[in-house]
Amino acid sequence: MKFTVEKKSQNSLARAGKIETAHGVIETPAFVPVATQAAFKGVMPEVAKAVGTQVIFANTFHLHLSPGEAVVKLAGGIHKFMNWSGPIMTDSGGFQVFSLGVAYGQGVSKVAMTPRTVLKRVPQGQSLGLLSASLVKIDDDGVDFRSPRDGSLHRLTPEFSIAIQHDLGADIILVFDECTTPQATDAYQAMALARTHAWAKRSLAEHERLGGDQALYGIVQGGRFPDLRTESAQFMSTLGVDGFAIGGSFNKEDIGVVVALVNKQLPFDRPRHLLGIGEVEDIFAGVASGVDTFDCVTPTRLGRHGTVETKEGRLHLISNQFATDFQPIETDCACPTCQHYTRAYLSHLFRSKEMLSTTLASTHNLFFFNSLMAQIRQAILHDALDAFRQQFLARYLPR
RNA sequence: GCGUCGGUGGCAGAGCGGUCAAUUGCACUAGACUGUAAAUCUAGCGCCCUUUGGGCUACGGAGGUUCGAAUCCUCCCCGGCGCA
Repeated sequence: MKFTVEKKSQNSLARAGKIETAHGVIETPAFVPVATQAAFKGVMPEVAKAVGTQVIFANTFHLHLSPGEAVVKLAGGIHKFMNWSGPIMTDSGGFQVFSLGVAYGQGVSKVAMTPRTVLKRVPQGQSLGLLSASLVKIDDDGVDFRSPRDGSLHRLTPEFSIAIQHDLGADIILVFDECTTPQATDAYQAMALARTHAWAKRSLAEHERLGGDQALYGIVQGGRFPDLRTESAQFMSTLGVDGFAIGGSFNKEDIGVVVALVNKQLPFDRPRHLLGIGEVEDIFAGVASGVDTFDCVTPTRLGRHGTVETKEGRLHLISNQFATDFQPIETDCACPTCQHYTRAYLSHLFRSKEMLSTTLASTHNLFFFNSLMAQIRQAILHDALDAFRQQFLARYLPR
C-alpha cells in the first residue's frame, strides 16, 4: 500500500490524497461502505461500484463465524469470494467487543446520544454499566464471544484476529482492539486503552510473523478523553503500522475536536480512517479534522429501514406523505434509483415489504455518500472546503 | 321453513358476570438507526379532560335480569353449515 497526499487544506487539517493498493486506487477522502459478511445488504457489488464505491469494509468476527476464513481462503480470498475486485478493508472484531458486550440489548450507540434520547431508552432504575445480557467476556489476553447466531463460544485474541484477516485476504486490515462505550469512566477507558495498546503490539508482531503485503492499521482509542486520545495517538505513531484508524466512543458534539486532536499527532504521511462514523455532519467534521476514509453502515441500514438521504436532509419514505409523490427521491440525483423510480413507488415497496425497497433505497444512499465524498475531495483540491461545507450543511441540516 | 353455530375496535381473532376501552397478530401513525446482534427496534393506535387520574360512548339491534353484562335471558336483524 502506498499513500500520497495530493493537497493539504490551508485552514484545516483536511487533505485530498490517494491510497494505492494491490486491488486499485482509493481517492480520498473516501466513504467505505460496510459489507459485514462479505455482502452489501441488498445491493450487488457491481451496482455498489457503479454508484461510486471505491473500497469496502468487511468483518473478521462475522466471517469467522460464517463461512469461516478457511472457506474464504479456499475460494481464493475475499475479493474473489464476493466478486469485489476493488480494495477491501477488514475490521478486526474489536467493534463486536462493544456491540455484543456492553451495548448488547441496550440500544446504546458508541456516539453518546442527546440526554433526552438516553432517558427514553434506559429502563428506569437500571444503571448503564451493570446491565446484563452481554455476550462478551474480556480479559487481558483476548475476548470470549458468544455467537449471536447460535450461542456458541468463540475466542478472539490479537494473534487470532490477525491470522483470520490474513486468510480473508483484505488489502487493509486492523489491529484487534476494544471499542468502549461512551458511558465508561475514564478509569475504565484508561485500563481498556492500555490493553488495546498491548493488543496492537501483539497484532503487529503476528502480522509481521505471517508476512504478506497487506497493510495493517493501528487503532487509536481513548474515548471522550483528550489526554487518553493523545497518549494513544502517540503510542500508535511509534508502533510502525501502515496507517491509522480512530475508533471508540465519542460525544456527538465534539467528534471533530477529538479527531483533530488525534490527527495532529499522527504522522502526516500515513492514511487515517475514522471507524464507523458516517452521518453527514460528522463526515464534514472528520474531513476537516484530517480523516481520509470513513466506513459506516448508514447508507445501507438507513436505506433498508426506509430512510433516504437527500441534499435537503433525510426522508422517511414509508411516511404517508409520499404515497402519491411521483417525483424521484431527488430530482437532480444521477443515481439509478432516481433515474427510474418515484418516492411513491418506493413508499409502496416499503409498505409491501418488498426486498426491492432495500435495494433501491440503499443504492441511492450509497450514491449519495460516495458523491458527497467526491465533492468534498474536489472542494479540498480547490481550497474551498469551508465554503462547500457551509453551503451543504445549510441546506441539509434544517431537517 | 326447521335445526345448529356464530355476529367484538380497520382486518383476523381472544375474552364468556366484576380486576375490560377490552389479550394477541396484522394494518395504520410517529420516532430511532454512526467499525451491522438490525429486511430491525421503540412508542401510539374509541372520544374528551391538565395527570400516576377522571369522564363519556362502545363488543349486530331493542328490551330485560343483576349492585354490576362484551359475557346471562327474550325478541328482532344478519351470516356459515346441515336438513327440508
